[in-house]
Amino acid sequence: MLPVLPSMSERRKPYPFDILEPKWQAIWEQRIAFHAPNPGEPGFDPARPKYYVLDMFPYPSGSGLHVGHPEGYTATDIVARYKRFRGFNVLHPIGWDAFGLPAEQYAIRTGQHPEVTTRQNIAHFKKQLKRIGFSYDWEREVSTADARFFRWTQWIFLQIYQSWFNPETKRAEPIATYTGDDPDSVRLAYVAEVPVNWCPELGTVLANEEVIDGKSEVGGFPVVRRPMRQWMLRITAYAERLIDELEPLDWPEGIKLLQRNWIGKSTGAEVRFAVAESDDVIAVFTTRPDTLYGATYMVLAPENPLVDRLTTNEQQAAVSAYRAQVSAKSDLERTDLAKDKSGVFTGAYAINPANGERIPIWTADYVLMGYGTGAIMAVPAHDERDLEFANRYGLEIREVVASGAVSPPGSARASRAVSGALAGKSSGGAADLAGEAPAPAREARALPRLEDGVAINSPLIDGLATPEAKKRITSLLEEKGLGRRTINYKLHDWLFSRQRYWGEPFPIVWQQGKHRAIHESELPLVPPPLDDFKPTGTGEPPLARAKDWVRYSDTATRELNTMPQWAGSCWYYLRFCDPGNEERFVGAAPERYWMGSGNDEAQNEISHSAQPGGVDLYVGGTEHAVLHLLYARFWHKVLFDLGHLSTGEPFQRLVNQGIILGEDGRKMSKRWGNVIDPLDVIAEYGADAFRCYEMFMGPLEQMKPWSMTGVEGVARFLARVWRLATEENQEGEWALSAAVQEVEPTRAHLKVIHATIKKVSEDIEALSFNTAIAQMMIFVNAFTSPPGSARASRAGAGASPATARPGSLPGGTFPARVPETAGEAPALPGVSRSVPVAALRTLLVLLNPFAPHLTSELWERLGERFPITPNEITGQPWPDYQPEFLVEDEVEIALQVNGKVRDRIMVPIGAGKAELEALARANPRVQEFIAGKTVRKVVAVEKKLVNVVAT
RNA sequence: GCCAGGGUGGCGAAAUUGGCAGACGCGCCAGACUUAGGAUCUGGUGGAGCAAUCCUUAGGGGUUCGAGUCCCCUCCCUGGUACCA
Repeated sequence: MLPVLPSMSERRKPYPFDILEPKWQAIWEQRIAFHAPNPGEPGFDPARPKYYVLDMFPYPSGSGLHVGHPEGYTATDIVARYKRFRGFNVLHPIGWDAFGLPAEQYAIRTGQHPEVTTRQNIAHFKKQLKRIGFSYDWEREVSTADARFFRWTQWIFLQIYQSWFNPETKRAEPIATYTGDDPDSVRLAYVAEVPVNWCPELGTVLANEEVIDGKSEVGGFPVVRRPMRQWMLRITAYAERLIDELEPLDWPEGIKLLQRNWIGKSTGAEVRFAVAESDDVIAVFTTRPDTLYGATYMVLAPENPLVDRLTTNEQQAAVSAYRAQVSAKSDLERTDLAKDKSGVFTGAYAINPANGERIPIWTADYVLMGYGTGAIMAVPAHDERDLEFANRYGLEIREVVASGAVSPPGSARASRAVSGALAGKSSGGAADLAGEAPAPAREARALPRLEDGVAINSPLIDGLATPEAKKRITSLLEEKGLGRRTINYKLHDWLFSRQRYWGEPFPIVWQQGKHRAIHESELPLVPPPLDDFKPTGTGEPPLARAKDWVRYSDTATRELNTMPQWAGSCWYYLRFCDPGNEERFVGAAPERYWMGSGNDEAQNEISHSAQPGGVDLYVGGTEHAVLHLLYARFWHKVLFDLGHLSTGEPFQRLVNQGIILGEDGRKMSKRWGNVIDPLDVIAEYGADAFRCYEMFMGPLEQMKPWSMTGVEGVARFLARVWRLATEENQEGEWALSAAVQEVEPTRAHLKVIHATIKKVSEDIEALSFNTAIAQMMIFVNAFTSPPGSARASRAGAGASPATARPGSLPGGTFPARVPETAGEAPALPGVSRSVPVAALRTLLVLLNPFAPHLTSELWERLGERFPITPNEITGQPWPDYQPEFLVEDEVEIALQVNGKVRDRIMVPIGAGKAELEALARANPRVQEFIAGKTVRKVVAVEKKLVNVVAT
């Protein structure tokens, strides 16, 4: 009879992770092991510094986590566990971004209430996360769709609604401090008519991400822009601070740049053009006021109301037709596809304030209503778009900037031949440049000229270099009241309302056409129950169906819009500090402790004053580089201005994890069938192997493909760790190995131990987890491979220390080392296969943040034979390395001839340059290569190499 | 088009201030132990060459005693963005 063999899958398990991982997860759960108490709560230790490490919380989708999600989570978990060893109070929470479109769309299809699907999805996500063994503080779990949470989202909206941005103080202030007569015009939350994506066929408004190439994602129906009454948040008021206060943050430079570009600050001037034969004035924004003389026509955006006023009777038909044509185009057609510029002459003329010339006013859709004033002065000689347009319609092109040397200051000034409004009584001895100008007009060069140069054909500023010309003309315009220096931003105010069901209802009611806030005591305002989530067809949000709910009083009705998904994620990191608080969105003391720059008790210590505060480490995907982070910073600043928070920025250090691709190198998606579920990987190799592989793949920030054989390799490493401490007995059970003994590590072992402590500590701080794991592999190789084996030698543990080397001569001559060939290295006396307990314990602590289950188990088993208090790995301090174990007596240096390595020799660590040079010159290999040549130079670098240059 | 980040063995990747390219792992080759091996252990493994030796960090140029690393140009990949005056 054959013995009963374990099944294939069981046999393949190199160590019993399937038993010990659930065991430890149960222990952690039962002990609530990773709960961080707040200041004042039992168990809180005020002596410890705080560390807040945060993941971007997930949207609990129906498909669950794939292996890409936990990459960042694993990184933060390692940091969290590491910081706990380092004596920090660690805040490491997780929650759910639970409002959102997919659940609503699912509800529309199935009638299943979003709350039900969301609850199920959360349960699945939670199961996945727990099985990976993350050390989240589950006591702090929050969900944005939970009334206990969104009550405060609504409350924060009210704070925003009830305040305004005081341009004097550059801060948000309660609306009561506003002394003007129309508070609604300055509120940070306001109502405006703005265009939305309206799909007539579906009878609904679509989010931008639901519109693909101008068609609805569902059904492919046309989508048009239609103005609707919307809630807006005045984020533009904070544009300047959002740029300035970005600077000191410890974020990737690329992300900061992305945010700056998104905000898109540009400095220029607003210039007012009078309309000929009319009282109307067209204001334009330009970053190149110095090219004012080159403005040969003007363009109004088709939506600009002035178009109606200015268009002459003769042009009426053409203009109307053009505007109709434009409005039928989607945004995409208008921008992406519109390579050919189009436009129509309005029939009207404006007066160029610089020279009094009449210039035609056109309307064209290459000018956007949403930026600047919705009108431009066109300078075709110095603007690509204007040039293209001018060429198409035969408009005048006049160069006003020339290349060439900048004239000495004051050598050229205003001309006399000026008739424009600006010229009036302006100063100006004229200087005739004709003689000395380098005749730029004759140069055959491509227009437009966009670079800075020298103003020409511009009497008031001729000869001035562009920056000076800008300043000069702007101040002249200012003097005459024809313009002023202005700053413009690409950033728009935030469209904050959605025509959706599954989001936070606004705490707002409407009465006689006016909005007002409901009282705080009426929060949370819970969405009404519905069983039909379909669009109403009229463009009214689904909440309109709940007639009773909508009716607030005899005279007032509720706001029907809901907030966007961003709302909850704008402040969830604050709620984590105090998730159960029923009095406030976050208690003052917990906020001060976790978000502040240090704990109250330690505030006087200098070491803490350097800490800027906020979330100490925030890890998430690049897809949130702009919007989420910008919106959250905005809310944070408002709350800070209103005195609710202790810091001005929420996230001190930000890191983006890269995307994990499928094994086929493509993005993981159902479509390719390459999605990998963490639970499947864990069933096969265990959670520790999963975690370690996620980190071993490569740098955190980088995009990289998944590889199952890679997981296997890491699993083998963990199995080696397991077998370093245990051996299988007769019964097939794993028992603590006899090799584990209370012995002193060898000197070579000490070197590996301390090198590993150093590298792992530094690498965790730098989030270079892949190299930290590599170093721990070296450690394990050094202890598992026989001394003298190649593996041990490479690890540095098998190689003989200097003192054991024969042939070392005192007195300053250092014989070259005989190159070691494989297997030749002598076994060191006293080295046995015994594993020193202390070394093993050190490894277990270093590895614990990466592989918490395995290391906890081994630590516990070690305690059975070698008792230690406390007998819990998490109670241990992080080891410190001792530099003295890292220094060597000898170091190998390379001998180069003309930059090519010709030999390597061992020299005493202190060998100076002269000694090195002498050794190099005396070296037979070197001599061989310099024979017959003249030595020109010898470069000696201590502890590195000698390079003999000979020709 | 513009902005950002990349390009190093068959693969994932290492590499202080410029100082021995390829650590660590995967894969592969050979061997040991085995009835067996997708287990474990040992050795080998960038390319060419019998060898000495030569070549090698996308490609080309430059600075330097010395360049994956610094400078210039070109090509390719990924992400973001799209007439922002």
